[in-house]
Amino acid sequence: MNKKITIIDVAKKSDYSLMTVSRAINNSPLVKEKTKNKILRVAKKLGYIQDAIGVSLVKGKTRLIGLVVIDSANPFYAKLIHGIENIAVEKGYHVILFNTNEELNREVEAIKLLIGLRAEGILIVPCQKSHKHLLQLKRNGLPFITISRRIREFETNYILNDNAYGSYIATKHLIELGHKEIAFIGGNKHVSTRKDRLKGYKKALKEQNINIKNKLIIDSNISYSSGAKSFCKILDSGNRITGIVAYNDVVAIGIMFAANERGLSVPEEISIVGYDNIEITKFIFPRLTTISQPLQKLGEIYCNSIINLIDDKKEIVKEIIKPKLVVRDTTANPYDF
Amino acid sequence: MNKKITIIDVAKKSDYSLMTVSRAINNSPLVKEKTKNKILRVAKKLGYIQDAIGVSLVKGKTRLIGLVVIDSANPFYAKLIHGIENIAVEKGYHVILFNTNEELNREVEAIKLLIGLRAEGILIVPCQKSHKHLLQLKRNGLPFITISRRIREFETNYILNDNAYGSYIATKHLIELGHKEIAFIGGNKHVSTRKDRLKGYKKALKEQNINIKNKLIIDSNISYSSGAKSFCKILDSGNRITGIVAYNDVVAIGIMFAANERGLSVPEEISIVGYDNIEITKFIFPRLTTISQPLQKLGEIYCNSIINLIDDKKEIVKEIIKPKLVVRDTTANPYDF
DNA sequence: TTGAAAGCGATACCAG
DNA sequence: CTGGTATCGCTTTCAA
Repeated sequence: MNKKITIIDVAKKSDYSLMTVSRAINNSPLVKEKTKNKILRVAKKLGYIQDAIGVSLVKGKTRLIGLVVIDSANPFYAKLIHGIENIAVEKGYHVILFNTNEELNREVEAIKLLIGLRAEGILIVPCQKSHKHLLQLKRNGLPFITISRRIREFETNYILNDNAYGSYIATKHLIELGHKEIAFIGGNKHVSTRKDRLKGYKKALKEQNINIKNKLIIDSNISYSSGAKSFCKILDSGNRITGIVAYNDVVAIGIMFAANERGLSVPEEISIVGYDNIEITKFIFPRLTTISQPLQKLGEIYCNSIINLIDDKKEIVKEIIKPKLVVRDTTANPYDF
Repeated sequence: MNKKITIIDVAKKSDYSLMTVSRAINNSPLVKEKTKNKILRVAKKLGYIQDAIGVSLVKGKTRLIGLVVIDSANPFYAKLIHGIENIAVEKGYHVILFNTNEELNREVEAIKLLIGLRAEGILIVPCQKSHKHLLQLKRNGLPFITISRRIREFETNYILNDNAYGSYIATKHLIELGHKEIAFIGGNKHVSTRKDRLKGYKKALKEQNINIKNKLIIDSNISYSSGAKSFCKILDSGNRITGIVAYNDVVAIGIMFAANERGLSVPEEISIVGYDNIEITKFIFPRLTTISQPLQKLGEIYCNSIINLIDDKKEIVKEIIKPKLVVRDTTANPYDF
């Protein structure tokens, strides 16, 4: 490895003090234009690259943003991450990525590491099994925003779509098509997003005087295969359903697969509504009816918001985005309509 | 923001020198057990968290790994990233993520930033439009491994699957089913992965004395919609094909969608083979026949390898993994067989 | 087994 | 406009 070129090397080579070099590199107006150019030329020739660690130490700023998600490979989060990274780079920040697999100890560990790294802000999908560590963050004044979930126990910054509303219109859509036996499948019980979506589902049923049957409400992990499994569970328990509000698109696709395996055709025999409008939903057959969130844009909003919080700690972020129904090919009138 | 707790605060509070505290925190055997415990207790009570910036500055080590990909939302890379992050955390490294969108200047910028951040190693999907910046990395002795692509212009570390072979068995599979008019769709022309896959495709055709028609070879970006578009292009140019070797699964799924839109049924009227075996391929209808790479594991191999390189710069990584054919439901005998 | 001093690379602050 | 000095938080090195 070549010896590291520091500001001192540039100073020596250019016959200026290291302070003048520092100013030149930071484009300070306090340096004569000519001097600046001379120094910059030397710096370039030597291949000088500013050391971010040195800068961070003295400035106390790292331009690091922590991104803590449960599963970066999940298409929903993957798209969000893409949007977040995009804005981060644009604004001169860097993204450090952590996966928690929905495990509390990994989440706690990630946050500890991020504090140690002096991340300036954190975007996090909390597992919601405990929130002590987040309360701690709050006390420390390290800005964070929860992604697509909401902590109820104390005030935090969050940005999410109106999950109750989204699920409500999804359910209502099925009811209007004539469905009465509608299941709600997927999601982790203790996660706010699921609670909210379940609320919307129940509200829609109640409004139409349709009984809420707990047997038709199933929780699951978020994966294609979990969706498939949960659907089979309902089927095998002998419950007769014609419509499904899936927790999200990934679960919905799993359900579609299982339905197909079991010889049930979608939407003729069973209608399915997803949630999120991930890209693949437009390209599968049949195309999935779903509730749409603007994922890439949402990611950008997240990143812009955390940067705003970093720049001005006083502002509080509480943003709720209205999702909308996208009707495609997985919903139709029930068979015996 | 509470004042930052440093090693000095712990030293004062515990009545030891900051050196002893440092040793205690790093679990040095040079500290008496009792002293260590006392100090650790104080540290915990004060909420001390080791500052990674300070450590990095003096040690010259950051435990940062740069991860530079063209599109982290692409399911192939998303899965790889997940595997990489998993190992990184396990080994005490942190992952900084950059997307390049296949743009050279973003790639160059990302590398510059990573050098500035003193990343210890880089995993990169190079856009391959130029490689000067990578040559520079090599000269600097900053270890890097190219992901799923190979630089031909100079020696680098790489890990990839045997693309030519994978594409060869994909094509051969179609030929054995009786196909003769086989297209190759997707991928960027200047990317090594595509060159290799195209080579395999051509080799299989030649072996069976099937003419290679350049009209049936189409390049494209890597996205569902690009796959769809490219397929339509072939169709609209009046070329009659019965089989398709897709550059990868994402492109293949796009093609399936377009085929469906055009009223062509898969596999009855057209057979399709993908590449990568991303998770969704098992859950769509019809399930995609594809060439399988162990994605999560591959990610873990990448991360382990870069860490090995970081620990011992002398080792060179050149690993080629044999992919295998997974026959599912998108390939069958051609219609007029 | 413990401690003091130097230094990692850069900037803030104060002088000139 | 330019330069000197202290300092960020920690470890290395040397000394006790």
